[in-house]
Amino acid sequence: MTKGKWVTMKDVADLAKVGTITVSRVLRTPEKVTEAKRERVQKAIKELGYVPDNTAGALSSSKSRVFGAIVSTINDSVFAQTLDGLSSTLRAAGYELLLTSTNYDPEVEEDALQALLARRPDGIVLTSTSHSAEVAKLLKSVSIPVVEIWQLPPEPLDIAVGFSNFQAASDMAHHLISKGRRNIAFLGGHEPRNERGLRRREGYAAALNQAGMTPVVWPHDNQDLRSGIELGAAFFEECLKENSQVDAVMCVSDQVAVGVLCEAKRRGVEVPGDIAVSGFGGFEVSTPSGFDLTTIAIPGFEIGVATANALLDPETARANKIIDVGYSLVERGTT
Amino acid sequence: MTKGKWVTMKDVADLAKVGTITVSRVLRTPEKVTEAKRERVQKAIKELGYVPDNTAGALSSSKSRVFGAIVSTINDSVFAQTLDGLSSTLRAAGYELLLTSTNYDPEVEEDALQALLARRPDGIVLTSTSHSAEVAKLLKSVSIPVVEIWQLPPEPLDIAVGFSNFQAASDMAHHLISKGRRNIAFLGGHEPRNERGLRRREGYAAALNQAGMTPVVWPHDNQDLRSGIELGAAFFEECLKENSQVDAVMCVSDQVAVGVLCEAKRRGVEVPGDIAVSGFGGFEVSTPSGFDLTTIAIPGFEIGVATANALLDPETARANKIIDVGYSLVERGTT
DNA sequence: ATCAAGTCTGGTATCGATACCAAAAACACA
DNA sequence: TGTGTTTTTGGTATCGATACCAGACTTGAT
Repeated sequence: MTKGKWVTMKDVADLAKVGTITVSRVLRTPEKVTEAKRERVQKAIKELGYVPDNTAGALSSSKSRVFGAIVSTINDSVFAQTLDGLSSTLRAAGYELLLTSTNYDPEVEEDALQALLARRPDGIVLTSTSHSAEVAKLLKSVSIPVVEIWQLPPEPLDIAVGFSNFQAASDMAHHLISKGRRNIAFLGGHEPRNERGLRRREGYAAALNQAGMTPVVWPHDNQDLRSGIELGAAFFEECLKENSQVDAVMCVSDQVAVGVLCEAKRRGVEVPGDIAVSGFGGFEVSTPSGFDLTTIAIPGFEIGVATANALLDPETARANKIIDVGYSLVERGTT
Repeated sequence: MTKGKWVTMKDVADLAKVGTITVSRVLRTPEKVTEAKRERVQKAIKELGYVPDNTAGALSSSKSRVFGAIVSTINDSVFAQTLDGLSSTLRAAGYELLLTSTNYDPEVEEDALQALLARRPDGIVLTSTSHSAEVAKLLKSVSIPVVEIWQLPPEPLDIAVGFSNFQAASDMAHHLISKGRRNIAFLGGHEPRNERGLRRREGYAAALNQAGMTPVVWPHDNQDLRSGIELGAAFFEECLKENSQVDAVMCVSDQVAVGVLCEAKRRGVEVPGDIAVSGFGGFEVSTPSGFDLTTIAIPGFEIGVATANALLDPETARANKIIDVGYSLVERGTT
């Protein structure tokens, strides 16, 4: 194996004294080749250090064995578990994952999709469910499975794997009400491009309205750039000033809840005595060894696995169209 | 554009009444085509919704315009920023990123590398620097840039982008000593496959030895599976029992430090009064709005950008071989 | 020994782009 | 107008695999 030159299937075939197609079969469908030849070929592969060229294979078989994923962000633990489940399941099946992040920018989404389609993937995963006209047109013109994840759109483009952010938030609101809280605020979910946050906020508002309470959401301003821990810390400074009677705060994420809890400690505010706090996500930080935070636990890894299975067997997945992996409300020390 | 059938370059060429090569040139080197034809071609591309097939292009030009990355884990904020910087810089230059995680398993690393090489990437990024013989052989036989990141190996395979984990940990130890701490323990860095943690532990031990102090590292057991917040919480229960005089704890990561701080609050231990705590990473949780944690801040995003630039222009990068992005010790409230 | 049915094997065309080279067109200048 | 140079263009071969089909080889039953 000389540096800079790839060994080809022909080289292997020549060394093993077989046709190239036999080498191909040893790799893809070994059971169709006699044991003697198979071993000869495998020996030659090892000897030459042959690594097949899947690009070429993709071209002739029109199966790339690659899936594409477009996620809103990787700089966040939200999707990390899902990507883990997705990529490990796919790799076990001999597939690869091409990953792109959009940072919640719809224009980037279109570019990224174009670039992805240029690789002729066997399927696509998206974390957003509202698409520009151009994106929707591209996706519809394509005959590969498209899986939208982490949400359950009313009308999936093809297949959806996720859970109801609306319902989960509504459940949490009811939990807080059942704990005797009467002035429940919602923190976060103000970023207009983050649909999951918006749905959670809506679920909260619906639950409060149903119970005859008045929703208090903060920040009001869609342009407010703060998020995560910083937002949680700002809660006391700004939101609580406007709404001094608030006795519970539902956070759009565990991150935000951590910000609230840190600031509460700093100010000597008792949790859950003075104020109850809930998160969303079920990440490590919410565990009893961490903040002991009441939260909605999302099976992120399972979403990834289920998505991989949907991509690998789209026919079965299309029978349901919507795969609901559910969530669970974990009651801990902060409520 | 009919569902299920891809438009080819030939289709575009026919519609625009030019040769296929002209279409190719409009896409890759538009300045070499007359304006009139260029516009005709671009109109045809739009009309047909043509998406070029990069797989085919890769085959004939032997340039895949894809880079491969093998990371230890994505289920961790450690690499998320780096991946963000990497993938956004690469995408801006028209390249894609093929991502695989190994979960610190060396066998997976070999498989993943094989799978990656099968896509004939234009370069490879690795987060580990100790490789199995098989992996090293494969990497050496390949004539594409190989970038090892987040560490500075003494003998990089090709190019390295990172910082000295050893030096950073040593600096932190000296900081704690300068604050008057005399019994400094190190928490974490016991996982044998996580080299970054090992180097930090070594840097700590070297600094303490130099100052004539006795290093105390915990857990002792390489097989201890706990990590992150859970490990921080266990510190009080187990490590402090054995070493009751400890007055500072250096944590291998911000995550672990959070575990320590949570448990300290729970037990009424004063920080930094009774015990000083430091982290490593500089993630959001360490900010003043969060835990106000003294930590080593790593420019994760910049590592990604520098890595992308090294991949795109390996010749320049090879002039240095080692690109040190540095780190900074951020002193905050916990020490 | 012979034949039918099934199993293996390999030659050749093909996937969709780009490289290379030669032809055509455009241009410059005497 | 003619000649030499540069720019633009397209035809054909090629990249490295797989699909398809036809031929060779087994196998088992008669």
